[in-house]
Amino acid sequence: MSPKQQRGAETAERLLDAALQVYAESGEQGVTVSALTKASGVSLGSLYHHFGSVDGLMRVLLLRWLGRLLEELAGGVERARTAKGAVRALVRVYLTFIQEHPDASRLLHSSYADRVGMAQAAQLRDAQEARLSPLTAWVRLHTESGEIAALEAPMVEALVMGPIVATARRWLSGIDDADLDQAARVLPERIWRSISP
Amino acid sequence: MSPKQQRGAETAERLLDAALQVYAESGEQGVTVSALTKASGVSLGSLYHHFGSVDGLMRVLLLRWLGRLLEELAGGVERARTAKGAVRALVRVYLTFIQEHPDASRLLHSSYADRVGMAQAAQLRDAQEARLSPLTAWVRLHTESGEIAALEAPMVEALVMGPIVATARRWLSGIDDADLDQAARVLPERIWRSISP
DNA sequence: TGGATTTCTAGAAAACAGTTCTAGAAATTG
DNA sequence: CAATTTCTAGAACTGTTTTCTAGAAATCCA
Repeated sequence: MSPKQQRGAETAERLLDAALQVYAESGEQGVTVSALTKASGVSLGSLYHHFGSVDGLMRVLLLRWLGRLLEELAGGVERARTAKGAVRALVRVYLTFIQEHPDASRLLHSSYADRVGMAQAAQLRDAQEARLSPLTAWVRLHTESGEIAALEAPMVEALVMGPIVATARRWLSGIDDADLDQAARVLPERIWRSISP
Repeated sequence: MSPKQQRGAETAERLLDAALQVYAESGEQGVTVSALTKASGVSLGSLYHHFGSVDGLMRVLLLRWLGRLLEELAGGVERARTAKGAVRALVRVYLTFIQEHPDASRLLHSSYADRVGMAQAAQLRDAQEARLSPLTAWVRLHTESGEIAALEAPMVEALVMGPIVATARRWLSGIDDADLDQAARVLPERIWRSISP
């Protein structure tokens, strides 16, 4: 990578960092072109050169973080030895992730996520090939071995991820100081009951 | 109500209808002042007279539909005789609602919901007094009678509504033609397992 | 090496959306 | 029937996003 491209990449990077920071500080409404250029010190022209639009910038930011989350979820599932262990891993990884990256997680659960659209998210999943949707691959596997009930994959996904995401959203919205540690302890057992044969 | 006020109310109504229609057709981005005035045939001045802002208009629309959904959920729960029956009712009512009002449901699950903010939704819940959050009241009741496990209310809410909402979101996004009838049959049993003592 | 080309940066200008403002019309009230 | 209120209307203003033109810096190839 040439010095110029290097500098270009750094500029893009600085914009992405600034975007998350601005979003964290002033919410979705606060993410304006001027706020971004001011926070990053990058000019208007560069922003449009690298990302084409503000939404384009946010799309990249979003997909990057979505990628990280899926990556970690897949890793957790892969390391698990049993189906039940996988459920535990999913809960733990997800809840840990939102605690470690609350701003990015809020972004992931925000409207921008809708705007990017499922199509792109699915695309990202497919791009990860081997580690496609941690869940669907896993469901296929464990259904066959009889470890979990013979339900449609989407149903298992709803039963497993539904409560996790609901808990995460609640904590992220900060309406109460939900106890994530307790959730991490109790949820796996409860979720397991719902999908076991 | 005087004829003039009548006409005013009708104007507001026409705007609300147009807003949902525009949202359904062109998504969140498409909901602009000009699109609204054009679709409703109502003037700019009237829009601002009645709602103060575009967000204000969407807020009213959103709260109206949120109210209907909560109303129906509360009704379903109230008619149930057992805790398990209540879970069945919640699943049935929710999935029926999104099928009957897909556009409004998409709006409810969209980013506007965030923009209105939890505060307002909570406010709406409280305003319903006796029929406050269908779930929390219900949880309190059935926990005491030992019908469901002694978990924190938010946890029960996550375990019950999480899978329902996840299923709803999936169907609304139209990524696959998920079978809601099947979900309505299977989910209650599975959810029940996760929260029973 | 050195001119042509690509890539990046920069900000002025244009296009567009949301809101405010002023004014007039229609109905109600005293 | 005058005064007041409520509603409708659209022009003007403000702020935001995007496009456009131009210049600077690095790379590439004759």
